[in-house]
Amino acid sequence: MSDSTRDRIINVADALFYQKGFEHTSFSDIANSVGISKGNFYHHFKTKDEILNAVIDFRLFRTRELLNAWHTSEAEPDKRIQCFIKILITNRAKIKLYGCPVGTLTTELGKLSHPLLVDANKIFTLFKDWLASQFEELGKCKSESEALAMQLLARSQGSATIASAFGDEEFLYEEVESHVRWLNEIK
Amino acid sequence: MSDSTRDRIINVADALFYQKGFEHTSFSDIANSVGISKGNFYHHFKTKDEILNAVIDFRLFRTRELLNAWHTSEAEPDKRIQCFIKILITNRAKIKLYGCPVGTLTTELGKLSHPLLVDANKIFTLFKDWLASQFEELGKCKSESEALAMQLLARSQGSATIASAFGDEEFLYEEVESHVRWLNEIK
DNA sequence: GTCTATATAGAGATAGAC
DNA sequence: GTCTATCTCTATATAGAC
Repeated sequence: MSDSTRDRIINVADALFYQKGFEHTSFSDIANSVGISKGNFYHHFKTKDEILNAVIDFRLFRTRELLNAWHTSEAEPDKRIQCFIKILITNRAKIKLYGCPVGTLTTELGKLSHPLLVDANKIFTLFKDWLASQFEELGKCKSESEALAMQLLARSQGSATIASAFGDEEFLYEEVESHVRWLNEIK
Repeated sequence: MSDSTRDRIINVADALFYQKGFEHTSFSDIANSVGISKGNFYHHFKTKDEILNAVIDFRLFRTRELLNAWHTSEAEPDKRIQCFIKILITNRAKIKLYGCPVGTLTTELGKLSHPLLVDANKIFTLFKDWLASQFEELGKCKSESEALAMQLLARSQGSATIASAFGDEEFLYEEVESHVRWLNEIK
C-alpha cells in the first residue's frame, strides 16, 4: 500500500473501525488521526459507506495475501491449518482489546442492517473456503471439509470474543493448544 | 415484570438493543415502539446510560432465573450443562438474526469504552460461575472446572457468531451435537 | 404521567477559496 | 489536493403546559 492520502485514510479508518467500531467512528476521528481537514477528507471519499467499502476491500486483499503466505511457507495442509489456529496468539494483544476484526465488523453491520454486510462476510468466506481446501488436502471429503472449516472458524471466533470479554490473554494460549489437539485428533 | 410504562420501556429497549445495537438505537426508536412521546420517556429515564443500566439489570435478573430453573428442573449436573448447550437451539431464530445477546452487547460496549461494560460482563460471569459449579459437581477440581466453563462459553459464543454471519440455523444444530459429544467425553 | 415545543451538540455532507 | 466556512439533519436532553 502506497503512501497517498487516500491510502493513509484507508489505513487509519481500518484501525479505527476495528478499535471503536464503524458507527462510533466519525469523519472527524479519521481526519484528525490522519492529520487532514474534514474538507480534504471529502475530496477522497464522498460518503462514509465509500470508505467502509474501501476498508473491506483492503481487508479482503490482506486476507488473500495472508492465506497465500501460509500456503507458500508451509508444505503440509495440517501445518497450514495450524497457521490459522495460531493467529489468536499472533494478534493476542489486539484481540484482548478489540476482539476479532472480522467477527466484530460483521456483527455490527448485521445489527445496522448495512448493505455492505454482504461484502464484509466475504472475509469470513475467504477463510472458510481456504480452510476447507486444506481439510480436503488432508483427505477429507468435500462436505466434511466444509463442516470442519466452519467448526474451526467458530472455535477461533468464540475464543476471541471470550478472551476480549474477560480481558484474558492467557486464555488464548489455552484455546490454541486445545484447537491444535483437536486438529491432530481429527486428521 | 409488571406492566408499568417504565417496565414497558425496559422491555422494548432490551429487544432493540439486541436487534439494532445500543448506539444505533435512539430514544425516538424506543419511544415510538413503546407508543409514548419522547418527553414522557425522559420522565422515566434521564439519560441513555440509565436505560442501558436498567436493561443490564433486567438481563442479569432473567439470567439468574434461567439458571435457577435449570437447577431445579434437572437433578444431574451434566443434564444442567446440556440445558446451557441447547439454548443455541432454543434461541436459534434470534441468534441467526442478531447473534448472542451477551456477546454482542459486551463487544459493542468494549469498542465504545463504555463505563457500563463492567456490568454487562457480569452476565458472562454469571454463566461462567454457574457452569464451573456444575463441572465441580461432576467431580472436576476447581481450576479445571473453571477452564471447562470458559471453553464451553467460548464454543457457544463462536457457534452463535458464525451461525449469524452465515445466516445458517442448521449449523447451530450441528454445533450443539458436537458440544454434547464433547461434554460426554470429558465427564 | 403525559404531552408539545425547544435547546444544544455533533454527525454527515457541501461550497468555494487557495 | 488541501483548506475554512457552512449547511442540514438527527440525536440527546430540557422546559413547561395539561
